[in-house]
Amino acid sequence: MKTPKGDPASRAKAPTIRDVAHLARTSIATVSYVLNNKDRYLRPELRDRVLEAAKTLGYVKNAVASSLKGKQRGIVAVMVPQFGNNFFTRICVEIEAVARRAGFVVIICNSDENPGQEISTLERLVSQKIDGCVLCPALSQTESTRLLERHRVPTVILERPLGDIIPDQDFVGHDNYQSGYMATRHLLEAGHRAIAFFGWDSPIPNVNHRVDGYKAALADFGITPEPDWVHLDDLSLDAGRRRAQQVPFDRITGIVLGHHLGVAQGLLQHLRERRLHWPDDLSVVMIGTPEWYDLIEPPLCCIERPESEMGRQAALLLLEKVRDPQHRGPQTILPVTFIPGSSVRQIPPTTISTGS
Amino acid sequence: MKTPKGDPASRAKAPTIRDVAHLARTSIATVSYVLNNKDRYLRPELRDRVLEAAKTLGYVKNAVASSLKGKQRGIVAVMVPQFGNNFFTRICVEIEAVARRAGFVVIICNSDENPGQEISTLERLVSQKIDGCVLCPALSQTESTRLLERHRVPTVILERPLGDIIPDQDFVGHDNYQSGYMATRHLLEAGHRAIAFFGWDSPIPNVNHRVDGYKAALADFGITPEPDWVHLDDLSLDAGRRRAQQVPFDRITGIVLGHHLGVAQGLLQHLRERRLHWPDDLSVVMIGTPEWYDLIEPPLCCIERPESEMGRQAALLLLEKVRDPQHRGPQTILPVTFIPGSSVRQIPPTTISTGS
DNA sequence: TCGGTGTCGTGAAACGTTTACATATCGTGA
DNA sequence: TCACGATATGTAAACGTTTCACGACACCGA
Repeated sequence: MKTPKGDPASRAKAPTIRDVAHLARTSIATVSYVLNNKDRYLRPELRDRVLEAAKTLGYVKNAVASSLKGKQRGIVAVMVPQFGNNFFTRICVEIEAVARRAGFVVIICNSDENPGQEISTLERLVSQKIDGCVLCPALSQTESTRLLERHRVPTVILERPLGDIIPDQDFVGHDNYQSGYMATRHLLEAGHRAIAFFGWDSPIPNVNHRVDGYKAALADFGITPEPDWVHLDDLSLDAGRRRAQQVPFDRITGIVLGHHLGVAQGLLQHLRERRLHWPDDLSVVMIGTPEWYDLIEPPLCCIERPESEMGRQAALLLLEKVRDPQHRGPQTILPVTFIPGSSVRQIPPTTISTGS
Repeated sequence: MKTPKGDPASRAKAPTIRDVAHLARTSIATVSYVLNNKDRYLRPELRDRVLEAAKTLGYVKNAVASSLKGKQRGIVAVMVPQFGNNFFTRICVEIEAVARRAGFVVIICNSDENPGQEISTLERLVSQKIDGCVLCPALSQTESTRLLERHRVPTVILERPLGDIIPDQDFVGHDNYQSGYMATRHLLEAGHRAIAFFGWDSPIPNVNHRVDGYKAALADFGITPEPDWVHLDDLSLDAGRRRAQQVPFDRITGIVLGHHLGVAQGLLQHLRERRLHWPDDLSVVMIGTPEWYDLIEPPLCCIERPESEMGRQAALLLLEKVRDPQHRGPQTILPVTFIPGSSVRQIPPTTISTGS
């Protein structure tokens, strides 16, 4: 006898609106009206019969077919350049939560900082007819936004502004300048005068803004950074260690870690290997709050970025744009917070040597 | 003059296959054949014309319409119970990578350990006609799998097996028993005899397997754990601290941290507050490898779970099932690895006191 | 009795694809 | 000259929804 595979019942196709209509002895139009509960004259008895039929069949609406008819899709996407990075993960978690509450599911994509990958993935998303997209562009290229714009996908740019190129971008980010400034300022106020900066050598402007903040803070104290104070390199552990070896720890007393990934861990490893301790041998302020910032001993002074709030605002703005494509939000730049730790040594004013 | 908003060109709808056909002066059938490059007799000149037209229009296929016709969707989903948890994030990152290479985008959903939320989200996914789903069920309930099964969504169960209830589940997980055993064994071999276990008080079996491993290791050394050695509580920092206060540190010399979240951080905080140090005052082995395990000083001995490999295998198995729904994989249970640290004190054999 | 005005329900045309099927024009060997 | 395979393209029917447009009643006042 042997049916091809599995029992007949389990082989039946998923029930459609047609099946429901048939079981409820009515038309598919009626079923559709009931299921979308439009206000329409409808005998309660029929309504119940339809609902009943849908339930017994385990009917689930085919959103694919609905969206063909121009209905909302129920999907938004997020494109991040480093899915593994805590910072982005936290943002994604929040976006997912907000979107879920609004009835959407979230496609999360990773461009790996690779523009080509970003474009091809965005093409897939466009093809999937997503309702909207939160985009954190890899390496600040703008081809992606043009693609999204051309296909009228409501978009919110996250974290990496596209500058003047795209005029009216809806943007949610945080204040990179402030983070650089605040970190440096804290060291300066503790009495430090020779302060290095470790950062990512990348074309995205955010890093430069942090450096700008760093320099501005120094300028406030009448200090011009030496050329070998600013170290920009790959965002990797090795680069961090390599650079750490180049820092003149005899002159430098403080350091601003521009990122919590790679460079930071590299420096910390280097210090440990050379048996240098913070804050005694070197004072440290880090931009970013990885899980471990207050687990290591002594805990690090950090600049906390408002990841959750960024995710929340980006999601809310996107949902607003999905509802009304004409909607324009303000360019949101959220402030950062200083998290005190024990990684900065207080230098008594008297001991400050001016020059040699 | 003022057009309603935006210039007319930018208001045009996204180009469809019909537009391409028109521009190429041919039928939509031909365009479809070209774009899917089916083998069909086709004059190269026409083919080029179609491709050309598609390009000039910036045509992107509407996957929604395709999938209505029974084509593959190009979307798979992952449902995790704790999106914020590193462990799951790492798995997701890998699933995303594998799926992307195969041409899929990934919807990531978070059930927050809430079965109701899980079901309702899965219903959305079913409605979206996803091609497949990697599911890590909240609290081991099986209603979810039945839903997916009923709608014939190829599914791979991740990390939390559903036991005998679902007979032929395709499963990818890691060896929880081994992790408990290995951690405990390491302490025992270092000479410890009074070893506590901190774990999550939850209905999912994985935790119990770890406890089983813990007990089995103790039994190997002829030890029966005291009732107050095993602490199961919420997976929260507070619970960790609360429980830590109850541990008789005068008798206990080693502790197995069953999770890297919450309990672990709670305990470490507690130790720090009481100025207790590992490994001198207490030896610690932790199951899980958060970013910080080797950044804190001294670094912790850990049991590493194969997160990436789990993600990879789950994704590959799922893709296989998407290709061939009849496909059945083996129940994969991946081994864990011990990562040596400096958080376990070696107790000289002579100092072992038997009884008081 | 007639038209009007609510009520309640259905038919059928989209949406953008895929693909079975039909059609048309060749060249070629019988 | 005819039949036939090979080559090349078009027609139209789905897929599962939504929703417009159209009945068909029932009740009402005139």
